[in-house]
Amino acid sequence: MSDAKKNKPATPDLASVPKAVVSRLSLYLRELQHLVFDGHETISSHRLGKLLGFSDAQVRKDLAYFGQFGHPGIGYRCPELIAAIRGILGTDAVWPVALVGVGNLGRALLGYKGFGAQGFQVQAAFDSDARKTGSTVEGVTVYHFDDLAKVVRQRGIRVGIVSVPADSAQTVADRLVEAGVEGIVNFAPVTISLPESVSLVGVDLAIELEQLAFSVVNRRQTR
Amino acid sequence: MSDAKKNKPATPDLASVPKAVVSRLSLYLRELQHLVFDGHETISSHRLGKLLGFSDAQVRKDLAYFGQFGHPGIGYRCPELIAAIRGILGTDAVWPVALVGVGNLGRALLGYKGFGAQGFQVQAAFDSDARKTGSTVEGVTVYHFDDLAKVVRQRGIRVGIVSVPADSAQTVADRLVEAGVEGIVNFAPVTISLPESVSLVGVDLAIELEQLAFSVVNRRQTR
DNA sequence: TAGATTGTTAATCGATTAACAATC
DNA sequence: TAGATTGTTAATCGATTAACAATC
Repeated sequence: MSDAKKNKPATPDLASVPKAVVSRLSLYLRELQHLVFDGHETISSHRLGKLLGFSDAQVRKDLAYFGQFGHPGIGYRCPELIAAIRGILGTDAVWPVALVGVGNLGRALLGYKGFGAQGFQVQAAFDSDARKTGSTVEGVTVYHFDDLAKVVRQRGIRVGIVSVPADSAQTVADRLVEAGVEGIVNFAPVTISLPESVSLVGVDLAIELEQLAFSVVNRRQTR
Repeated sequence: MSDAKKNKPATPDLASVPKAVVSRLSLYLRELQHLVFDGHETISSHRLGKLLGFSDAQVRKDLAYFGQFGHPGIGYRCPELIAAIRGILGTDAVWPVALVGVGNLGRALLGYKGFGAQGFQVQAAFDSDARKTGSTVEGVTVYHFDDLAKVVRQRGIRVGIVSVPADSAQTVADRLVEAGVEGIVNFAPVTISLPESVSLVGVDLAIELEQLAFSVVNRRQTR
């Protein structure tokens, strides 16, 4: 037996954690940050779950995938749990990010304060329109798309945001992968395919509204 | 036995369809629209699944929750299936939408073409900053937040988009509910609570990046 | 007809819930 | 101590996959 106890593995297999658990982890983190802001020092699984609409058992089970963070009789200490979740998500260090496509949505994303607050720093923007390149948007330099690989490598950028129209999203994604990024958030309303080795998160704003429409029409709760 | 055969209920209980199935429905729809654009008339569950990274069995099972849309030996006729899915999602008619919070993100959402393409029409925007009210952004009139209830009722708006800062999101949501909306898409990075009767979809842009970071660090596929 | 492909059933797999001894 | 609350196990519930007769 290689681990100290036989309970939790010293190195839990994070890749095998259910996807649903990981997505709730981000919600726990966000809630904990608000709790600290409101002056709370500890929180029980019951109260944390209640705030998010989950059961206490689910909160405890989710967190237990990653280790033992709670204190029986007390609950979870907020700052401690925040640090732990940041470590698990990998957002305890700053991630340099590239954004491709400085249109309406791209500009909004460049100005979005929430990224910085969670450890993401958009260090370079790219566009193929020469009227936009060379300028600065929200403090971020807009480079020409042709310089993508060079700048991404120079700055050690690991993830890219795609905010171009649907018909160029695949090409942009391919260039980002060539340039060496390991993950992409795609805001274009189209399916893109990437090598297995590159992670992909798709965000389709119209689909979010569609999902809402369905639950309105069928009177069901979305969460 | 009230239904014709004993197979599919004449009125399938849509509220009991798994949430995951409904979210894939939107992806099928998006893919089918691209397929039609590319000149395809029919598509098999195998090919549709392949495009999206799902198995053929899953595609067939998902669609079978809602009825029989396929043709053995042929596959699914794209335009037919598109119409069926639109009917299921409720986006076969136009949904008038209200947007609250004309900041960076709000402006981008007002200019987002994808909403219109999927049946959503932002008919009114609201802000509490008097310098913004009375103007027009992307062809949409910006009203003062105080006029929310009046305009929402006048236009029969059923869903609202919240794109205000986190600290005013709950208040804005409450006012939207008072005004009679039945569903809300919340872009503010905070949990909001609504009556059971109102549907809620939350979109947190930083959380999407966090989820990507986790899968990059743990080299796992997000979809 | 032969080949392709559906809708559906049964088997498998995975996630959530309930319960409770252990702990503070 | 008594009360609160955890981490974990076992039981339940739900979703996905595999297989195949029915259909075009």
